[in-house]
Amino acid sequence: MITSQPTCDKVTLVTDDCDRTTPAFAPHDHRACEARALDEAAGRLAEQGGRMTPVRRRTLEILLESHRAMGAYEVLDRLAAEGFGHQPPVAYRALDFLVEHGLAHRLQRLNAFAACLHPGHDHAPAFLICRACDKLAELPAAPVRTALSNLAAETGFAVERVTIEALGLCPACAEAGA
Amino acid sequence: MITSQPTCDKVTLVTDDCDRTTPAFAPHDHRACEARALDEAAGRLAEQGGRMTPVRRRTLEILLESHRAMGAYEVLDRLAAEGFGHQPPVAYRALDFLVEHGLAHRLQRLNAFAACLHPGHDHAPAFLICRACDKLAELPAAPVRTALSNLAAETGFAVERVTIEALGLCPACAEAGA
DNA sequence: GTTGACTTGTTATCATGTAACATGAAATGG
DNA sequence: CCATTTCATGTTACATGATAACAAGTCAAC
Ligand SMILES: [Zn+2]
Ligand SMILES: [Zn+2]
Ligand SMILES: [Zn+2]
Ligand SMILES: [Zn+2]
Repeated sequence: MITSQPTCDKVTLVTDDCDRTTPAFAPHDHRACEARALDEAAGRLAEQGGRMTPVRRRTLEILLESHRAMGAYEVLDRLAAEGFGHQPPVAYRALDFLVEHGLAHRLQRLNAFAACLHPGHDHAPAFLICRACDKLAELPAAPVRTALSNLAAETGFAVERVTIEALGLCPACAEAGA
Repeated sequence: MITSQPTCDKVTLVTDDCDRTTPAFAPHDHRACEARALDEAAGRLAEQGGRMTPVRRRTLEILLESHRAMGAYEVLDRLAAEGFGHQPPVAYRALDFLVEHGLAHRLQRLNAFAACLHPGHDHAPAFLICRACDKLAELPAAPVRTALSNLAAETGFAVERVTIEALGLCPACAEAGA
């Protein structure tokens, strides 16, 4: 059980294809996206001492196939079809492991999971969820989080974890709808 | 089906017992809390044309008994014990109605519902959830929401609804724990 | 090579949420 | 006042999401 709290929201304006302003919504080289995430994930796990087993790797790969959140049972179906176990705990354990180690996120609003797109460092982003195409983007949420913590502090409440999930329209769908 | 979006986060520094800075966490005259919420709820419904039926009223009263979020089945048990229907849709319909009309909120993180404490005007607050005592407070979230919308706008994403839920320790529990 | 920690798989069960349909109350309109 | 229509309430049955508890296999360390 990993107990580290998400703390870092550094806005790393890296220069590779997938991590610019609108990673998920803009067209991009998604193969690179996947590859980099897997790579960073491996590094992250090495630091933390977690073991990247077949089920876990495959689960992460499945999540990485699209910029969408997937339900646990959807993941399970995929795993089962590929020869892994057929029972819910198989999926939930793999998913929980990925979340605990910062390689995936849980979307509270959707009861679903999504791969983290830059697991290289600990972070707790806000999520933008397109209600039309279901795509999902992470947004560095440090400013937002700080604003909330300050507000809460005025009431004496000590914020530990924050869930920020926004529903709306991605650029593509907004244009299509208009 | 009500389609109005939550738009107002006015910080009304009213002078009655229950609506100060820490309505839920601080000791207060909770009878007044309930009474005022029910009263405002009635007014709100009148404006919107909704009907406050027995199940709906009772559901709201049950939610108002405490500053906690309740699961739909917990509410259902109470309703059933009082002679209302025994099946899930009974609770879900009443709860959905209350949420759609701004008289209750849904807590995504908890899969649970809570009465709105000041349903007098349309609002979409942030929530502070104490992990020790389960109590819950609403926080005017306009600044936070604005910060997020601005961030999102940079990526071309049009935010429509935002879920902000913070987990942490309320003043009382923080003191007790220390 | 045996111990001990961890991983994977199972069965069974619980929790949460909806679809679809039948009945009943209430507003609407002649 | 009654007919029409709309909305509310109740039901059964099912879908989806999540976990507890146990058995067996894997792997590193000593
Ligand atoms: Zn990508
Ligand atoms: Zn979209
Ligand atoms: Zn109160
Ligand atoms: Zn508390």
